[in-house]
Amino acid sequence: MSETKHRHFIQRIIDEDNVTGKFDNRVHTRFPPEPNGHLHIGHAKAICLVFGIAEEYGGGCNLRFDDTNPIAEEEKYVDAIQNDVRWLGFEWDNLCFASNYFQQMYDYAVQLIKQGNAYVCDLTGEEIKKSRGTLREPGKDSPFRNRSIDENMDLFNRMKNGDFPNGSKTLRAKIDMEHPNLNMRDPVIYRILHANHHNTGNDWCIYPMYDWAHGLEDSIEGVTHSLCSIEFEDHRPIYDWYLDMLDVYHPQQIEFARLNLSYTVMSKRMLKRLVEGGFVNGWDDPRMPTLSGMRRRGYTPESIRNFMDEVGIAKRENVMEIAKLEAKLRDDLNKRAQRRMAVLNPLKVIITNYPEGKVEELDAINNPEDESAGSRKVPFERELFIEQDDFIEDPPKNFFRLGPGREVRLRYAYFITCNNVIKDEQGNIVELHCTYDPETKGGNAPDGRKVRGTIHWVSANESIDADVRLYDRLFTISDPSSSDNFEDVLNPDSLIALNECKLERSLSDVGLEEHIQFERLGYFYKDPDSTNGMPVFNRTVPLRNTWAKLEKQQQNQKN
RNA sequence: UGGGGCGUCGUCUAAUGGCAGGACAGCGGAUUCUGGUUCCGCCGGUUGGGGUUCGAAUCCCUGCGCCCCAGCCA
Repeated sequence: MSETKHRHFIQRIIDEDNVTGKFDNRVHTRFPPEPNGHLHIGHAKAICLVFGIAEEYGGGCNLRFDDTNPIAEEEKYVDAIQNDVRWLGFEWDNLCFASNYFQQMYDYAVQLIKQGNAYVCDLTGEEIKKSRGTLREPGKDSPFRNRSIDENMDLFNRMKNGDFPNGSKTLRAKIDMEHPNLNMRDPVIYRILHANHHNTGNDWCIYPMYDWAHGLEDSIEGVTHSLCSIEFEDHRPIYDWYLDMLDVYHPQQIEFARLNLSYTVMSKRMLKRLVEGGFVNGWDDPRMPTLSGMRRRGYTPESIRNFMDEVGIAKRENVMEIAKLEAKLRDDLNKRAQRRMAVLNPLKVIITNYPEGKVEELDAINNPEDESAGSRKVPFERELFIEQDDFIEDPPKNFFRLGPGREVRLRYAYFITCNNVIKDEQGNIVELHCTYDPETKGGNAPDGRKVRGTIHWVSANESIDADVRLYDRLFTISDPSSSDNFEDVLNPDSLIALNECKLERSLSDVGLEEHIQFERLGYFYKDPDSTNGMPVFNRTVPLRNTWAKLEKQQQNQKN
């Protein structure tokens, strides 16, 4: 179909490098998360990109933990991140830790000092900030800028040995305090942090800053193309400066735009607030855009990867509509999910002309998209449950389902006609009395008559109970980060927990890894909160619902 | 404001001097024992102004708008 597949700007750069032989036709990328939080759908874009590039060019990709800040980082995130990357479907060539290069990084810093390109500065954080200048004013040189190499060597050595308290000294690059790029105004290379590191313990009390560490990590690992997000664009000069000064192998940093998704947040800060404020139930809450949350909700890695194939790689800001992700999800689930019947909000139906005590086993197709999935038996009897939404006493125009005197098809079963509506004292509908047409067994009328509606159902006595959790977007506005008050734009209906839902019997032994379509409702996925007695299902995503859309339109017209 | 980056349908994204195309969304229709799926059709865009050119989204000039940077975070 599609002739020449479009190549994005990063592929073009690499193609060009492979023509000129810039990296000896080698391609090696890396995914460099800091182990200080969970991976989210935004990371997935980067993961798919860097692992995808490596695969496409027959190169390699490292998973590298950028663990240069012991205060923020924890071992548990190291494990969680590996788990998430694997779940997405990628395997790294090397598992690396920035902290494994601490000695090399230190040695390089010594080299820089000896070259006269770095100095130990006694300014406090506040003083550094002041002397850095502003966007329009140049900075001022630190009074410690011209210490001798010997003095710097001695001081730096003592910094490493733990002679000084936190924050009392830094090692800084001697570049240019008047540089228009603030990152070049004598950036800090090392800071003193007497802290326990998840990997190196108490071996070090000085830790490298990102700008110093990252390029060295790339260089040490022989990375060719170091892909990162756009906000690091003004860090590229410092990335290049360090590697040039050290005269070491020099990878190329290339920046691309990160992924944003409508109706959700991606910043670690906001995600953390959601968790710590108790607005969601943990990092793997199925409403969270974290990979662990999406996994629990029932997203498939394939659907996420397919989505990433279409988001595009470019430099401009972008906000992908969540609808596109969901389209990819449905697309994947439609093909793989077996169909079952489940009634979320049950309404009792008595088939008055059906013999008491009789149970028939009817054939139901497991997946119309996959013949090999076969079929199953569903029990039919005199007492059934249907969805409350599938009956309206005074049906509006275009409503095809059940109403007084109306005939509909019970899927895979019989045509039934509603004769009687039973209400309680408050006037709530509690039961429907219907009659069935025995000639329509299986769902077809021999006389050729048609019904507009087909509804799902479960047997009252042969069904099992379950809790079902319905999820919706977490926020009411497309760009929640634009709001000052986080809580104002939280969707109060992002989770609707239903109890005593009625499931088809065959759902009693569904596995934790199985994606199921509840017919006419959506795709569902069993939650680990399930117990032996009470299964819990998460709604991954609802089916497209043109009736709901119509209904909304009709309501809007009334108003 | 100094520096860096970015502007193409509602949203993403192609076209890199030669018919502005695709996906999602929206709208309409066909098929259907899921108001699902599938299929068909429609709608809709080059940030403004000037210039170069037979021809400009693309090149030049000049506006305008948006994003990022003043952590001893990454």
